[in-house]
Amino acid sequence: MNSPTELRRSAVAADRIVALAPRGEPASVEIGLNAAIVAVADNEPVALITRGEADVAGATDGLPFGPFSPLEHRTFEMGLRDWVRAQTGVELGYAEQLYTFGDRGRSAEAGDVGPHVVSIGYLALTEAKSSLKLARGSWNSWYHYFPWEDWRKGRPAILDTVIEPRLRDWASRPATHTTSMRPISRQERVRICFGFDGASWDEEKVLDRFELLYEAGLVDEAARDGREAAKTWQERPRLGTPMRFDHRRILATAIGRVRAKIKYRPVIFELMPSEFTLYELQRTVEAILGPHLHKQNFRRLVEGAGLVEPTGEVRMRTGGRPAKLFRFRREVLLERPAPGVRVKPGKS
Amino acid sequence: MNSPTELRRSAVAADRIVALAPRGEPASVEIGLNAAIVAVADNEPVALITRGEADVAGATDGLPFGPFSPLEHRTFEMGLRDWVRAQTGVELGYAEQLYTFGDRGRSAEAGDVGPHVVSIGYLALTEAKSSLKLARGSWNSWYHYFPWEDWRKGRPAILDTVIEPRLRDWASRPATHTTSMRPISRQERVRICFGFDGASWDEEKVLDRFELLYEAGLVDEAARDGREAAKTWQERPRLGTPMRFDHRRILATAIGRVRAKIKYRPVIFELMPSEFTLYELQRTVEAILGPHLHKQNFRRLVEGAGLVEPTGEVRMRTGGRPAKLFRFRREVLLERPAPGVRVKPGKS
DNA sequence: CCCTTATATACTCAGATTGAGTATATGTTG
DNA sequence: CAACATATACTCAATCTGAGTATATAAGGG
Repeated sequence: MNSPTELRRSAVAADRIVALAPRGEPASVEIGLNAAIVAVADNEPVALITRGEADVAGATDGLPFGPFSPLEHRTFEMGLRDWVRAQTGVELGYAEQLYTFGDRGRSAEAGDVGPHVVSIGYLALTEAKSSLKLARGSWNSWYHYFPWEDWRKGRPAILDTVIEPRLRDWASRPATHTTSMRPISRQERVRICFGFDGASWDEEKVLDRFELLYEAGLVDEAARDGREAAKTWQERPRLGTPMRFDHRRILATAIGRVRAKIKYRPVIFELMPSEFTLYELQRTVEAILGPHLHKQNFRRLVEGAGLVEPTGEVRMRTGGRPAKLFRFRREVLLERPAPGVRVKPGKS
Repeated sequence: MNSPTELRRSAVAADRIVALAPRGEPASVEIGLNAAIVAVADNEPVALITRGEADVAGATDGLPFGPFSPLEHRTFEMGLRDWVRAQTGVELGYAEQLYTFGDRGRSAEAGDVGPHVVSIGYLALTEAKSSLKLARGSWNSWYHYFPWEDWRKGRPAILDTVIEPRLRDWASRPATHTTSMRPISRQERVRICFGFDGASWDEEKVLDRFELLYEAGLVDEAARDGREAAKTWQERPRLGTPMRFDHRRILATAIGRVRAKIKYRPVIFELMPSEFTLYELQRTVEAILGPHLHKQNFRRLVEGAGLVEPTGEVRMRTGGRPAKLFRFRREVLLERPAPGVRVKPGKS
């Protein structure tokens, strides 16, 4: 889950750093909290997106964010909940910290002026209430920003038509600054991340894939940040909708985390209404993970793990036999160490 | 992996926060980087500990840490590597971000004066070279700080003699500030975290256990921070060696992360020399996880997963038949999506 | 040198889990 | 009421897993 940041030796002498520590002159730093608020609406995974003024590259979309003030809030999470409520009217349920981003040069305008902003990314899950009126912002499909992650209708065409040729081109060029030692070649990274040459597609590697596209200069954010690789392309296709600052990176982290987490923690139920049919549950899992699951085995798994219990009611008008309604069995948390929807891709 | 922080409604009006955002007056904040540097020496899991002046509660031990200055370093990780090298002489290999801690009232002296420090915790893994001379600091067993986590000789006695009765006492008392809604009772939290009443022990819940002991006022840090619960105890046993600031919390996070990670990523090899016998590998895994593993099945697992390959050499003088030497097969990363030592506790 | 001991390594086997399919139940719709 | 669509139950073989037994090969003491 760690960001594959590049390693570059700093030119600063080690002594200098010791001299600064631990109470040296602190540079001006601001803490920003960023929330990737995820829901599933009509089998579409969505994130809460705010629209602001366009950045230098024309990106208008962003994640809800606000400053963290230690004077106002005792913890990050309390701060986050407060201003998400204030900004969007959404009351957060489940929230967990994702990653703290602080790279210079990312997310900032070219000049890199003003205080340095450190972004603490949070993932929040909430039930999609279509009735919810958002003060500001809208629910957008996350595949809008990551079209290559949408495998619900099979392998996305954009992988073969655009991404693979470009990445192979990039991988064949020598790395610019040959960092101390890169244990794995560009070729191999591309193969592993995107599942080329028969390698398997790992739906959790969302961040790795985005970082690779960024490094290769193939996403708008890379051009905005003035990355060298971006300048090598004569014309560049638009790979998904760009976002302001490094918000697309945070959203990528969030998607990867959700995809991993539902397999070993029952967080999927944060996205569901209190009562649901097993097929609705399956569709929600599929919206998150992508590929289709084997329906009968999914039932066996979910019921066998004791994750749900029938309410006794049924849902009519499903287009066929009525479906029993279920609810989440909270007691499962007290029984099993790590219950989750341990699914693997399968057939219909 | 998210910190079970308490939720408390802030008295601050939401409007106020909006007024502050996004370019309000930033409070003075410093970023501190903390490294939990882990190794295994002689089958003992150790962390690199620095010894400084005692804090108000008398704690002297801490993790290596230093400030992050965005002017000096482009990324957190680069900063971390630089000053770890400068402070301790250790060259970090594998490093990943753990969690960012920012609670007010934790880690600080009672007065809570001075700039607010946000700690970004990192986990680093390194091979234990006993020859390594440390500039400052020493390798200490991590069970020194978490004796209840040491299950290598069976269930630690301290759980039954000290922890269980105290926690049951605490759990039977009503929660002080009945926060909005706590979905799970103290009783149940204690049961789940510590595996009382037949619940299973989950070796990954290191942080949850420490947080619970902190909340119950049973660790020195809680008394130091002036937690209410700590005042209810007439005399308090010392549960593990305390650390300065919130470093024990960060170390707990690190231990939990390592224990989880070796199961799905081949990070165990970061802790091994380049050549090793399968039993040495097993002992290292056991040092991290605790319980004994079934030797024959461990071999089957590790070899079957293609994690290692024989070097052709053998190690003599093992006390019996010579053991083949193996090395890590790096290519496994290119073959399988998530290779790790997928072990579960077993017999001998 | 040979027997004992200790460890390493190979092989076996039953039970649980998993992937995938077939069969049956019970609605809706024309 | 037939055709259809979805829900749910059941089957089966392949694989994985936990746990054990058997064999190989060194060191060490007489």
